[in-house]
Amino acid sequence: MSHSLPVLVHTPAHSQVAGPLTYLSEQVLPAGTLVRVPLGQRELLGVVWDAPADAAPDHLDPEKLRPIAGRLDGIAPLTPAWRQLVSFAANYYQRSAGEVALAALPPQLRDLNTLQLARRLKRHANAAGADLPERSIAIYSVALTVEQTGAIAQFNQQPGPFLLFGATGSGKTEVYLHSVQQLLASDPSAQAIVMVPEINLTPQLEARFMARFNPLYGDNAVVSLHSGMTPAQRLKSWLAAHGGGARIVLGTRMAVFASLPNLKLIIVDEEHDPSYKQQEGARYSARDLAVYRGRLEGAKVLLGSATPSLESWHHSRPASQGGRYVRLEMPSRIGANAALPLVRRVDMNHQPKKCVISPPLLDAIVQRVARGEQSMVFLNRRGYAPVLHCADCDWKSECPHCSAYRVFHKIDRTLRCHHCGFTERVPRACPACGNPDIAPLGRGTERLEEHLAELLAGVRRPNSVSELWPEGEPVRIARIDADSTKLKGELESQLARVHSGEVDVLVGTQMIAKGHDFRRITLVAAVNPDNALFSSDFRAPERLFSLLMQAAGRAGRDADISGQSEMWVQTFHPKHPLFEALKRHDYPAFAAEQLKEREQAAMPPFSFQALVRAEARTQEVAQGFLTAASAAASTLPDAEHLLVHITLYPAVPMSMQRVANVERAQMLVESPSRAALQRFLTAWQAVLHATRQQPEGKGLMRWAVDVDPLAI
DNA sequence: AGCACGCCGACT
DNA sequence: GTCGGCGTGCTC
Repeated sequence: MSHSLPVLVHTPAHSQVAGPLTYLSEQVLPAGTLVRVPLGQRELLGVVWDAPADAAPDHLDPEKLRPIAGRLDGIAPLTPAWRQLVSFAANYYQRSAGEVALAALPPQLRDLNTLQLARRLKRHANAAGADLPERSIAIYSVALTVEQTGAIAQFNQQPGPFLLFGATGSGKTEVYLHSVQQLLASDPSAQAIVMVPEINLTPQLEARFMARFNPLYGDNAVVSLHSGMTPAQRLKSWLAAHGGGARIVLGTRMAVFASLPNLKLIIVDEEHDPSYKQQEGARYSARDLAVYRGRLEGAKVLLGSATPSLESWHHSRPASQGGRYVRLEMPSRIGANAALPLVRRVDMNHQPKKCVISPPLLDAIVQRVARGEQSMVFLNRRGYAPVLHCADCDWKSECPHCSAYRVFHKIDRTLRCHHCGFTERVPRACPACGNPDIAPLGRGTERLEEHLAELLAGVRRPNSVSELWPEGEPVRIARIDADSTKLKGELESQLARVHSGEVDVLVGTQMIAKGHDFRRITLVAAVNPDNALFSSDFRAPERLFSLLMQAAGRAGRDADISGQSEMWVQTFHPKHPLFEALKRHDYPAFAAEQLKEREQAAMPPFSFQALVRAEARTQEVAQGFLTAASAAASTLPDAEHLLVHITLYPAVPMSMQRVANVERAQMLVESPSRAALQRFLTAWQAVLHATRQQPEGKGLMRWAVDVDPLAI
């Protein structure tokens, strides 16, 4: 007799088949087993799921049930904890469990047929266990600072979760290494996850972890997991983690879903970074899931940052005030002469009109060049100019498909839309009135690079021995942004040029402010950071502060020159509290002020939000759908109770209203209670599905819920 | 999401 | 006469 099995397959929440599907099997397979199942014309990877607790009498015709096609032998079933994590994430972020579960598995498991997979597993089994080194018990004894020792002592005494609040250069990474090392030494099967926000940052962390742990635990002790790897590499890492052979999984946000049978520690580096929030599909926060998973599996969780998210900072207030995280503080930079850089504000109200690099800043850069030191200038806008403009008829380089301007890229003489990719040659004359005199408005990194080259044209580098330049070489300027690093390996090669001293002035977007250690940079300048001060996005100041602090941290990491390092900020609002706090490197003061504002305005972390987004050919349809779904919420059974702590705001166009000829609208849902918001969203999901079938849903292209959105 | 089926315009 | 556009509908 055949048994019926609940199986998750990759069916999106939008479809009607959201829950587990039922299949027949000759044997009873335990939950977590990987299987292949027929669905329509296809054969898909599936995960045997837990039978629903209420044992719902399924109203399915037993005749229509199909048998599973086979099971994936040689892969142990996924653990109850992993399944619980997937279920929680699916519920919390309003997606189907199948979508979350299958997205969390390596893509090759889906693609390979059973035979190919069997071969792969065999090869893997042969390779594993071959090269375990002599277990040298000798624990690396890196000299820790007093602050590091204190942080680790607290970490060892308490269950956590922990927020490691450590200045840039205070040695957070050594605390991570040490905590992992203790764990692996104390428990021969324990495993850890270490997450970083961006793929770019994995190689240097990987190098440090491998240097530390490969000699102790073999070459397979540390594996990586991120989307920059080939499918085969990802499968290999995943299998090593799932089998328990890999002790440390190092990766980006996807690593939070890695299957580790004996997970004991999760580290989230730069926990404030917005990259931890997935921006498509199931929009999960890997940082928040890490905290949940830690509690679920009894693993310690360590979040680290020099500028924590206000959410985490708030959670780490004293327990007496309701804090749930333990705050570990490491305020000092390590090194003989390791003062934090001096922050200098340039009041642009008192500088020549329209100047981009103010005279004092230029002077400071020239001085650095003269001393053979490096400077870094950043501007959060790539391209040559954000818009091209005709002074005669006021034509602007709008994108025909989006509500945005096309950016002028001088390098290849194109107008490019950064939202839909639409690219055209720059017109010779104004397309509207024929005026040949069309001019760039504003400034991006390309133009800044050009401008700096002009300003520094007369400056010569000293000590040149080149015969070509008897009076000294010209200043060498490099630019690093998404355009200059599009090709694989370009970022690495450009960074290498900076490190080896082949560059005097580095121009770039925030890409250069993140994480890369530049030993010889003694000046960092933000050319025009004011936009974020008055942004409609309430998180913009938080992001700006963190970006500037991180950028300042790039300066003077080399102990013997850090004495002179400076962070320059050009602003029309030098007295703004954000810059006052920056000057003092005073994140706590900045956070306190921001939290006060957030509390008064009842914004996160004092309230909880979700956003419903809708896309359609017209704004009316997109908004109409949201409005109808909002109105229909009151028809829910128990609506009175469900809606009691819920605010449903009106549907509005998104700030980027139109992208690639698709109109976008959104609606904010807010509640002072996370539980109330969850209850409402769960009940309301059916209404959203149903609204799509109503006349108001006609013409709607898609909709999605974003729980805990980062940008509104 | 795929992948079918199904009904209307420009090509070998 | 077909090839193929993407509009609706179904998958245990």
